[in-house]
Amino acid sequence: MEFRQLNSLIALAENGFSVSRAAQKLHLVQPAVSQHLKQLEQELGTRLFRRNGKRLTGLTESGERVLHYARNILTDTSNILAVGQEHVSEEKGILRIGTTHTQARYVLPPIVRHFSEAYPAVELQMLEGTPRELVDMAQENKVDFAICTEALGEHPALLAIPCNRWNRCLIAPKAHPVLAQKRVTLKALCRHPIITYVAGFTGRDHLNETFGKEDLIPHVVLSATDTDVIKTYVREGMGIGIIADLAYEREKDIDLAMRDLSHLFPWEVTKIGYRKDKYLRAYQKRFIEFFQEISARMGQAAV
Amino acid sequence: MEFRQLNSLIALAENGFSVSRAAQKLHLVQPAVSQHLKQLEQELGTRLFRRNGKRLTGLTESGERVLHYARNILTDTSNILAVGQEHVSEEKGILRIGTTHTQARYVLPPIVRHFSEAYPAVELQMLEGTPRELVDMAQENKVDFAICTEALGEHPALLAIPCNRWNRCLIAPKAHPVLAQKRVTLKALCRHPIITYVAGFTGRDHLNETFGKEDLIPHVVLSATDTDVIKTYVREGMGIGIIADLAYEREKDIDLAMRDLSHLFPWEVTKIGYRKDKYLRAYQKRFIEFFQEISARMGQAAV
DNA sequence: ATCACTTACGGACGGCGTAAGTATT
DNA sequence: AATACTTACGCCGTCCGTAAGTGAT
Repeated sequence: MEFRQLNSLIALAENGFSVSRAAQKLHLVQPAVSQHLKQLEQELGTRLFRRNGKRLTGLTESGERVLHYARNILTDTSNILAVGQEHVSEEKGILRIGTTHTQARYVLPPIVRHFSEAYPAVELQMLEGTPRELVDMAQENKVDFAICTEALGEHPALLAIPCNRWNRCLIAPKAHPVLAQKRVTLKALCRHPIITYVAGFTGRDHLNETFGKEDLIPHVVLSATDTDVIKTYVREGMGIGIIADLAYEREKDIDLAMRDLSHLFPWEVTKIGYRKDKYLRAYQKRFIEFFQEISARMGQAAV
Repeated sequence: MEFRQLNSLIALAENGFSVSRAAQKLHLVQPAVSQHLKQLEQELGTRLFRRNGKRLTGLTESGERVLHYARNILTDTSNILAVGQEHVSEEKGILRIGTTHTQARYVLPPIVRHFSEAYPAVELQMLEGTPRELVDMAQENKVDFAICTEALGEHPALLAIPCNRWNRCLIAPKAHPVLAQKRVTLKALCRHPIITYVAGFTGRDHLNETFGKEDLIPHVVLSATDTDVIKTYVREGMGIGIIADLAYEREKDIDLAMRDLSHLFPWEVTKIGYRKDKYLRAYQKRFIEFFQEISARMGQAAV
């Protein structure tokens, strides 16, 4: 058994079982990858792939198991390489962060700024995705950290470090009727068209549940993955916005009125997720600490 | 990075950092192994080894880390191979058990007999060692299971499945004065020369603690790793024996009187230990079940 | 007919073994 | 002097790329 065979297996699984595409990703020609897969099957004496004629369409149960261990092996090899990198220079390397728009736009900027000042030789790579995608990326070691509120902590191979607590707030054009009451209620929210996040993002599912428990049906006229879009349409007068409190910018959003909604909805926790068996380089550990410290300070400032 | 490089690293660490001996174990010539180690260091750009001139004497901190991940990788490769073996034939393979003399001699025989009948095509390999050694063997994947009472459950990389509960009993030649009282006390035991297990074996350490708590000092005239030796010297009249109850054989030991001591000492638990990340083949899972079922039945029979 | 994978073949790289060299005990 | 590791060298295996072949859509 050789690393290249396992790499080909993994690349295959991550590219819809197209041998050609896997080969492309691996910077190899397609027959080479075919050979790896064949060798692996021969050596194990087992069918690993579901086949449709010559095309590979998926994995057998054995194949799934092997893939699992292959991923472990891949993780450990990159752990070994990371040990090497760490010794070459503790303060040099790459940090790959996968996160959602809201985190990238409103939470991470001060953290990233501090981190970059502390570790100027670390190259930061930010990737955006849905929480579900981010979890997969962490699991497949495509990113070092997945930072989001949803979907983390479900995956048994990932560790989820809680870092940041937030809730929702209401935004509306000034003088909007919903602002008449000091303390907004769920019922009051339902009387107006609502603009908020799409399902699977930024606590939308908990938001639905909260209304559901009271047998209320919010009238969501528009949903977006992205707070900026929500704000834009709130400004257009299309409806009232329910957004993460950390996405309200006191200075820039002076044209929008804000009301806290933390008495209505459950608190959400943003977590940093990474593989349990991951070797953390010194600057990676520091990044997590930065995140916790800075977001704790920002939380206080908000209160 | 290649598997052979990691294998050489592991072999080196397991052979007192002698490159020649590692090469021998790997069925390679010594320069080949030297080259692997050199390549690994070069590729990682780090000193992995402590050196004394040309001789290697140990690992640096980086080296230790790398060794750790290399072992993980090795385990996962054997997991992958096991998946293959499983599909070739579910009922064929090897089962490597590391255990202590007492378990091998008094507990395992009926379990092994049943297992062999159920899986005649599985080759059983039994290795003996001290609990400490057995734990290392499980950790290094030299055995599939370590079966013992001590030292298991301490190691973070091992899973310890409790299988069997036992306590001690007293054995003595018939008509020995210690037998006068029906219910033996710790004090009474101290009035006679005692023969029991050596430290680190078969609950000897808990036995010491129990006496210690009462500020009693047992007069141990002879200690052995092995119940048969203890019985032999008890028969010789050298003293009274304190042995595991499961090692008393009602039929064969009719010349020895037996008294239960479970009111004096804590219960001990025999466990099966294996690496947490180990892939268990079907017959390996069955072996654990056999162990639990059969020893539960034997426990009842004893009561 | 096109696309995707398999089979066939040759060149180049590299691993391992042999043998000679150097440091350690 | 003997042991243990390093360096040097050559053969052989094999890995990958090119190119032709085969089966699906």
